[in-house]
Amino acid sequence: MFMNIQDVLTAYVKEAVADIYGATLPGVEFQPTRKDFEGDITVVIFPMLRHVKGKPEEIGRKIGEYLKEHVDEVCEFNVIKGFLNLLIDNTFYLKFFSSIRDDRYFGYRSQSDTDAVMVEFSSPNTNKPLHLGHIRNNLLGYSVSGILKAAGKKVYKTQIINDRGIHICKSMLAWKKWGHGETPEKSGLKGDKLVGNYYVAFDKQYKKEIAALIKDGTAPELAEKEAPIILEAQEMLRRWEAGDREVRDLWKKMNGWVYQGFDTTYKNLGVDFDKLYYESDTYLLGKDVVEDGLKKKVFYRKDDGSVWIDLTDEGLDEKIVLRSDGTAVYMTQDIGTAIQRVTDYPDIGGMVYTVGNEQDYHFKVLFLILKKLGFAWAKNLYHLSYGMVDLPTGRMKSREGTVVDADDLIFDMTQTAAAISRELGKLDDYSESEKQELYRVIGLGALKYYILKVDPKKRILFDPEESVDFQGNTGPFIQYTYARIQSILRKAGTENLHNGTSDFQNLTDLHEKEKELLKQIQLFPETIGLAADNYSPALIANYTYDLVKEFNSFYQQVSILGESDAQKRDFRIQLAGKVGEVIQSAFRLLGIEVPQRM
RNA sequence: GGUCGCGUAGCUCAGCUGGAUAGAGCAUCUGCCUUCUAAGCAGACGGUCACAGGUUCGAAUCCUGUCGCGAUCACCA
Repeated sequence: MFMNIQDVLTAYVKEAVADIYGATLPGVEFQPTRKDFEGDITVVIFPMLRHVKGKPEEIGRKIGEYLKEHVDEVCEFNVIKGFLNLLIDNTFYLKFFSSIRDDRYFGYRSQSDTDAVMVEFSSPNTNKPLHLGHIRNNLLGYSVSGILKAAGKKVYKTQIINDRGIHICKSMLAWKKWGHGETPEKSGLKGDKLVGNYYVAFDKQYKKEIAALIKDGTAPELAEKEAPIILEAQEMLRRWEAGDREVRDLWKKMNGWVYQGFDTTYKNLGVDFDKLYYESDTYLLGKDVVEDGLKKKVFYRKDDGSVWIDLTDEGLDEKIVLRSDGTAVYMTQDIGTAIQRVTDYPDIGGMVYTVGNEQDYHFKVLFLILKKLGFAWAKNLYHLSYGMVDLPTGRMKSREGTVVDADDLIFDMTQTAAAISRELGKLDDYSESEKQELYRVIGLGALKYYILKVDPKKRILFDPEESVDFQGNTGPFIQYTYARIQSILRKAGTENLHNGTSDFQNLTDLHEKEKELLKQIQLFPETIGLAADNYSPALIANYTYDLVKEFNSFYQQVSILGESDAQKRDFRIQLAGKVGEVIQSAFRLLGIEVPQRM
């Protein structure tokens, strides 16, 4: 198995310090050598000053001399201020390359954890279609699932569908009133769109009624509560809860339409789930846990019968967990659902909730409660909180019709990809269906990369113009590099490659660009680890971009297929192939496909 | 008002556990297609890392305060 250069050097640096100064170091700090200086890896001397007395320059020089003498991999060194720059022998990088050459899953850790983690994302309401905000949610959750898997975890992808409540009753009521039996089949509309239309229709009527009431002298707050149509919707919700046959049938029918629509969107987006939870099954959960918590004195009951938890010691407020009439609130459900999941999947040791940052407070409280209730897995809960997606015109508001619909967006991106590709005209021999498939891969790649490359917790400014840019730090640019690599591999043919005998040990004169590439490849495993620790696909995205830039620079400056030395040529082809594999691996973690040509 | 998050080039963003002269892309400008795909490469221009203190050999990064933007503070979900 390949050993990281840092691990190798750490031991030797410690040894050197012990030998020269008789001191023990707790650790050694490394960083890649800056491009302006000679060297490959740098040992930072400053932190040692606590354990070793002397001038940093002198300590650096002494350690450098020791390393040069005792360590094969270190062939030269220089010291600038407190930085010991080490030049690593080419054979080390070549050895590294032969060790990973045949490993198609280089960088991925095999499943080592016995604890599984459940990742929740998407979790839409069933009253309207998915929009841009859901897209960010889905991409983040799906990608983080992949990253955790690559980091060695067992992962269950899940979502809880908010299929009941006043919102769906609004759509149902509007459909009943004005639908005339419209169905997706009759109208040709996607099911979620159709239901969404009735939600909008409801809201329109609702607003009209509020306005009329206010005009007649009703106070605005009261008008919102007393508009006839909202009362009717609430009555419908009561009937739903009572199990009324007619309401339940309509509910099933309309939710069915929505699910069909969602399935299409999920499929287009390339996400999937291992397990679905429905709020209609779980909304009553959690009440017995509250009773249990009362006994444990985690909760307390007020005079009116409502149940609360006091979190003022933790700097939070008091929070209600059960209404005075004994019904569950949002928090109650979430407590119950979490426990239900661990019951369903006993190997779960933690959970990740992909939910927007407007619910930061809610999850802080939820996790605290679960901890106080004494669940072992409660310490491994993570709220994957992400910022809103804003448009240049401001915030998306469904009421004002400024939402960007998920299906429309995917369609637009595909169209743009098609337009740009046609203009470049490199695919004349492709069939129409092959072209369509390619446009889809590119358009979706652009969209996904644009969203995933930014730090989850930051808000995104979604500029439709910029998101379709295919130059610079974008998905299509990286896909393009991948496609060029595939072209090289095709032209090289496969017969002479991968004979497995060559370890390239006598290629001592590594080109600077080859070395830089190998260094960048080397970083892939730790990048995955970092991304998993931080739940951040952005780290993977930006790593991949750096790798691609490094490759392009290499590609432009050295000849690959035109190289006359057969072994060198073979090496470069295989190096390019490896870069392609790493790009593919990295993009798989982002849920982005990669094209053979473009 | 309390709490949480964010503030880096004209714009969009990187910057890992504090390390050397803060990096990319877009935009503007200059070169490079008769060789492996120019959706590319090489370069120029562009910065008081919001502001003020503090911690230390060393701060965009850690701490405190101020300002700006956003979210959140329901017997809603």
